[in-house]
Amino acid sequence: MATAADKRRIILDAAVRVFARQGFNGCRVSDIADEAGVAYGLVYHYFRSKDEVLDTLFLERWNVLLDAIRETDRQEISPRDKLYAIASFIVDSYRHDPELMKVIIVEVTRAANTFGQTHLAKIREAYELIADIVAKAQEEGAFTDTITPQFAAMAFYGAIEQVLTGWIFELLPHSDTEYEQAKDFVVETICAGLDAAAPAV
Amino acid sequence: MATAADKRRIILDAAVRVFARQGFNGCRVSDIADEAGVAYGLVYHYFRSKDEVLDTLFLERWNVLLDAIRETDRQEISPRDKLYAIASFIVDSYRHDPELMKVIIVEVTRAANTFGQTHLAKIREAYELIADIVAKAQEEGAFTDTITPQFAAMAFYGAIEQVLTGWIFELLPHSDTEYEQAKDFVVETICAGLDAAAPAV
Amino acid sequence: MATAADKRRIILDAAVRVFARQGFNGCRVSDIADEAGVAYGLVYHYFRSKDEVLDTLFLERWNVLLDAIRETDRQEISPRDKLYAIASFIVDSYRHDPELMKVIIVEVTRAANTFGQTHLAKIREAYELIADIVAKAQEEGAFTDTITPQFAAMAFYGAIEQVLTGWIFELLPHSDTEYEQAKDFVVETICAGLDAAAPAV
Amino acid sequence: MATAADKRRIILDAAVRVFARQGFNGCRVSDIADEAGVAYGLVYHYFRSKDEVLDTLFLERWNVLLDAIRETDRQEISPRDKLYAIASFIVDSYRHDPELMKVIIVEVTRAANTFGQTHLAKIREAYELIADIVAKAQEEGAFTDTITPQFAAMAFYGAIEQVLTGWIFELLPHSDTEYEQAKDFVVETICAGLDAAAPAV
DNA sequence: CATGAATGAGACTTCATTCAT
DNA sequence: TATGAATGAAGTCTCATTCAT
Repeated sequence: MATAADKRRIILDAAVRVFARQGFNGCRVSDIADEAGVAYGLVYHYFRSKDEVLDTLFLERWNVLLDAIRETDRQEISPRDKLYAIASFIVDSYRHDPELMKVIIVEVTRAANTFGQTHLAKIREAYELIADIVAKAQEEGAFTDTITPQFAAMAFYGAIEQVLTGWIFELLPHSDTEYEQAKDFVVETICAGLDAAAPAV
Repeated sequence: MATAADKRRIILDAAVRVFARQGFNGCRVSDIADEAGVAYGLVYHYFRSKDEVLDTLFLERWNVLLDAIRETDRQEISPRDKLYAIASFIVDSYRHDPELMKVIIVEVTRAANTFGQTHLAKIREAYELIADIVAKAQEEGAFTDTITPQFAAMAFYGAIEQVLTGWIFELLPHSDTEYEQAKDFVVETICAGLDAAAPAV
Repeated sequence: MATAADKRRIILDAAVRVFARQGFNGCRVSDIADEAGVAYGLVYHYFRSKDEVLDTLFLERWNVLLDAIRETDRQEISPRDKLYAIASFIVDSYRHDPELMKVIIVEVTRAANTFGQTHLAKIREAYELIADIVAKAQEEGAFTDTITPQFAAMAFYGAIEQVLTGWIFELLPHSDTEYEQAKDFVVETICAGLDAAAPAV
Repeated sequence: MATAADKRRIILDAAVRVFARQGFNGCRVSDIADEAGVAYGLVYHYFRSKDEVLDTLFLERWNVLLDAIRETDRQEISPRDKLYAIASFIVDSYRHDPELMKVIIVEVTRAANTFGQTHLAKIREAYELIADIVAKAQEEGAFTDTITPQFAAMAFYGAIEQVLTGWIFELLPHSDTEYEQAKDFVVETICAGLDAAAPAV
């Protein structure tokens, strides 16, 4: 059996659960190993450091997100539908693996520490891809240009992330309906503020 | 004179700078003492632990925010103006003391660790106050009720916080104009999605 | 009022209670001050150090004991009565101020640390005074000399101290009757082993 | 080979020497590590805390003592011989490893602090086993019942421990002869006070 | 006399990482 | 590949003592 690759995966999956439960700073490497059911020396066989485990987790998932955004942008759909597709992807990511999303949001995306700093470029990439969509829509006249694309991207992403945070910390109820509504609302909201057709407020 | 109270304040202010610069986990208590220009032990004379320093910082400021929200809600202005006042207060808080806001957002509000958990109730209080404003507006027919007040509150607060995060991590440009635009845009956006007069999208 | 001397006494008395309750190593100087109802700087006004507080407590009481033994030895009574008088004095000391005796026994007499070492000479003095009584009795033929006086003194003192320890740690029941029996038994026991009249065992 | 177990033993043995020399409170964990010739952290690999090192040392030895007493009690010998066997065991324990006995007596058995309290039950067990022997002897008429068994046990054990303390602090001379005499004298003394055949004093 | 703010050395403990097996 | 013993730097917190008021 492909034990090698398996063990690596097992460790990564265990790390997600441990990071989600105890936080990156609140857990020990041995906690990860215990959760994975392996000796903790093995973690160092597959990863250079504790940091690298989180790095790996983040990059794995974030690259999927970036790909999804790029793929979305390539499609021939309205800007609004693009934003919907992105919101949808993020919400579904949470639905599919809430612990992983919690780790990425809480430990990387929103953190001021090493990781936040290290991955700032990667994170910024996502914002910029979203901003590009908005910018293009503005050029095409689909969105008003009362606001900068960068700004719109931040608000859009922030609204989604906060809703996820609400679910993570049990501040918002979650159900399949809630998930679907979340997608609609966030897009509707942001687009309402951007829609060229809407009356100036 | 009031040396006692002064030194405590000096330590708190130094802690803000250190936490903002190095992060809560990335600094030592001695860093705070050095920054404050006091002896190591004095920090422990005024605070039971490193945690308590952050706790104090957070609660001090968060209570001011809660008061501001409550005060705003008491005023005889439109729901939209209330939200604007809140957004305004938060943005101005950042403008006035960006380091403190960075610490509160990055180390407490968005953290999954002890602090986030400890202060969840306090944090939730803010969301609920905002949700109350939305709920009342919905009852009065000023806002549509296509979305729950809780949800709207999260998106509203999340959009603002993410914009602040953008400034904090230099992902967004900042200037007085940007600050004012931010207030307008966030409110406009969220309200556009809620406005009863707007056509359903 | 003789406040000066009073405060000093108040601190010493408070120290007894605190040392008895928490142990010398387990308490802080401020605990003593709190118990005494004074600021802890005042402890340093009357005593050079925390150690000196215990030193003072020990020497005060131990000198009384030494005097009592010397006084007893000067009296024209049988060796057995002398030992009884000593046992009696020690037991009554405990009865009168159990906390002080606890401190002296547990923190000084039986301790391997600084205090035990510092006061070893003083402590030894008591053993030697008792040994002298035994030695004289042996010379006079009242006691057998099957055992060295030093040895007898240790066993005698040890038996008493252990009984006190039994009371201190609630391993033995205490009542006025018990206290009186203790005196009798210890003396009886030791003397039975020393009595010249008794048959060699 | 069995390095694991060995290192643990090496640390324990080093701890005995360090505790005997400097006292439990007077030494640092690093002193133990240095004495053992191992790294600082290894102490914490085998023991949860400094306390646990002393706990382990005490329990190891005390359980041997308890077993020895129980084994002695099972034998078909006179009560006097039982007490002699116990005294003998304790004295020989000291002769065999004076430092360990010093630690157990000075840091645990006679301490009012955490350890004394923590192990009070274990310590009491020894007293009770001895008291049982006395009680049985009294029932059988071998000993007088002028005194409670508990009391006799305390005096007996106290006499031995004080003699050991005399050796520990160099207040009594030690030699093989002294050791043997000690056993005889203590038993003789206590039994003289208890012997049913002896004339009431 | 009296206070308690201020100092700072020092102790315990944690835990990421290395390495021999 | 796998283990977990071994390392030691680093950090938090305690508390005896000093000192200005």
